[in-house]
Amino acid sequence: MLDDRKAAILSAVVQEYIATAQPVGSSHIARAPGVGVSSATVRNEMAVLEQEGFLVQPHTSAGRVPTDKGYRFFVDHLGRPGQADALTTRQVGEFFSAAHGRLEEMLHHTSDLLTQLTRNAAVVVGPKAAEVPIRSAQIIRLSSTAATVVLVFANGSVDNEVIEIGDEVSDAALAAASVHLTTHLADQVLVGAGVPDTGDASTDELCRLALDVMAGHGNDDEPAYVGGVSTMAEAFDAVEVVRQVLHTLEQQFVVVSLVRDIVDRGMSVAIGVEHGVEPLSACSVVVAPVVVDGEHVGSVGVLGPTRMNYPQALATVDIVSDQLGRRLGDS
Amino acid sequence: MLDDRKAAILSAVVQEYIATAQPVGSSHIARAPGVGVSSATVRNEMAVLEQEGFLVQPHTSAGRVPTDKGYRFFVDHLGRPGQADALTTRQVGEFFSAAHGRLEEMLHHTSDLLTQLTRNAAVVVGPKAAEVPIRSAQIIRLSSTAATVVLVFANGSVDNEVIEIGDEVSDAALAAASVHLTTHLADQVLVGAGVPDTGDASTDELCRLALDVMAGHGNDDEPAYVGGVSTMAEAFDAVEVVRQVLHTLEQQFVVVSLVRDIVDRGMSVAIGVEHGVEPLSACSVVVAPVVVDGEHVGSVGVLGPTRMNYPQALATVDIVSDQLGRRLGDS
DNA sequence: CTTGGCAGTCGATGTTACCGAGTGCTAACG
DNA sequence: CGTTAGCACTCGGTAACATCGACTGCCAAG
Repeated sequence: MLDDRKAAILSAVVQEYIATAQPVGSSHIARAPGVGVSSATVRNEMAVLEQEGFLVQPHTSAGRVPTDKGYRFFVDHLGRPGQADALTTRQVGEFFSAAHGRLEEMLHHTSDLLTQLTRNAAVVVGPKAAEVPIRSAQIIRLSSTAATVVLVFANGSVDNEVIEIGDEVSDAALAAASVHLTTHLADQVLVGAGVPDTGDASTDELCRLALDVMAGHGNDDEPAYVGGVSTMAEAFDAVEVVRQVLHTLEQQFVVVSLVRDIVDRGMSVAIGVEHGVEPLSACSVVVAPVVVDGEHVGSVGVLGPTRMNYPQALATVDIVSDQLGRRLGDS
Repeated sequence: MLDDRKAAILSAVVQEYIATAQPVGSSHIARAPGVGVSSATVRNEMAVLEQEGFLVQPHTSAGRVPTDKGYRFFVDHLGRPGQADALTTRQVGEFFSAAHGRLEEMLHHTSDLLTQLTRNAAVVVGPKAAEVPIRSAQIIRLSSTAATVVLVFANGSVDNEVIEIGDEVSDAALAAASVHLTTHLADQVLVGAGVPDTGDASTDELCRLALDVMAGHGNDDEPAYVGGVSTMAEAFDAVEVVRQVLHTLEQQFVVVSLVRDIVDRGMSVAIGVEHGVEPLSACSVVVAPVVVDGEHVGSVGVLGPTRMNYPQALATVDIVSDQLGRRLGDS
């Protein structure tokens, strides 16, 4: 699609622009290693690259800036993902060997780690509760007319939901329902789960209610952590863009479905408008699935300006998702 | 401290500045109702108010802007909290009569409500788990060497923590420990709680471990929700300030201890530097405790630029905390 | 095909002039 | 004696204008 020289020039433009955030001119590129030609030649090539949509000039007599298409070519053909550098590898290793405690906390801290390593916003999406095997189900009385259903999942996460109960429901019925639910749900996943009738109306009613409410609520609910937004905001200078991006990122579900969508499409990078969320069109997203035993149990990603350091982001996201998968696997 | 006319002028300056965000000049004030004097007189008075530290001029030949001290006088003596307007009252009422489900979700939505009503960032701090009576304690096996301790509290919140167990621990011991813990912890609070020995070494060991880990982790952990940060950010125009504020607000614990500190000091408004968090010195915080049966179980607050609408914020925070308290009380 | 050279473009930066909102001061006024 | 009209003065903000420099596109020579 592009001959070697054009590719080298595009690569140099992308890297220079990522580093400086300034439109880059032909003479800078001519000086770059790997491009052994004069600035005039570079100018000619850049004119072609512009015509083909890889570069744009913000205005006549300014340097060139990569377009989304330019970044796309760069990540597909030029910026080999490579290994994360030694420091990153070490930091990630240390982090996960020290990680402990609740799943939610670990995911939360993972997002902080990603932010710190990439200076971008980070997203960590955990396993959908509804798809993890259940270890225990209890119905606990809160007051005469309210109780809470508590599900414990095999990965250590816990979900609960409050239900209303008639005030004639006895403690014995609650206990019976808890036992019955735990017995029949153990090692099942929530989706499509059901329990047989016991014959006792009160108990069966409780079980039905508990299942209904958990199914309804846990349905598209996956634990997600978005962090480092302010860190990333520093990369933008247009105030209006910052506001738009911030506002969008505050709506967690937008980010979560954005990440899921990209992972589902089998992509690892979505650049600018590619992800289809209009207010984030100045942003790119780099994601990686978290895999345990061949199962896709979550995703990690970073979100930053389109002029982000893709090779580094890809490498970092990869190593973090890999290590997170291992960590989740051996617990 | 200030005669009536000075107070009226200060009040007018504060209100005008809150409305326009522009330095306000003597002629605007002279035109304001309640100040029946000429601009020259207003100028003389404003010069005095400036000397006494209630106003400043950004530069010679500009209008005046209130200082923190000016705002303080305003909220203490001039801006009577008043009632929330009818629309707000209605919205809050509707919100809480529709509210249902888990405590965490309700608190989260409450922070969204506050943001929407005040156009500022909102903070909602829930009850410290460690101080709510326990309804149930269970130890559930996750794998051969890991289990999770799940505490259910009377207000419907749930907390859990993962523990390591020796792989010789039997299911029976887990069940025994669960029963023992629930029996002895029911209606107790976590702080300083203990359970008697059973005589069975394995069970006692589990109970001790569970109590230790929950006490250690739940200690200064209170559920908090910070929302509407991007909405508030629109009130600032200095980019640098926005970044600083955003970065600070991302560290939840800073906000939580800030709010707690203000509530503990018995204050309801902290203006600018009063709250002592230097990066937020361009911000004021308006808080109200949430009280159930005379017990202080949480706090709500809004955080915005020092030139925020204090009367409205106070009224809104008051009505929301009141309604939230009622809602928490009757469940 | 490449390259040095050159005219031309246009944003960024700096200068100057001007306008107007706002002040402090003073003198007149009731 | 407090209040007010009037006035000279200040100074930030805006517009008009010149300058600078980093680029480009193009052309002619290598």
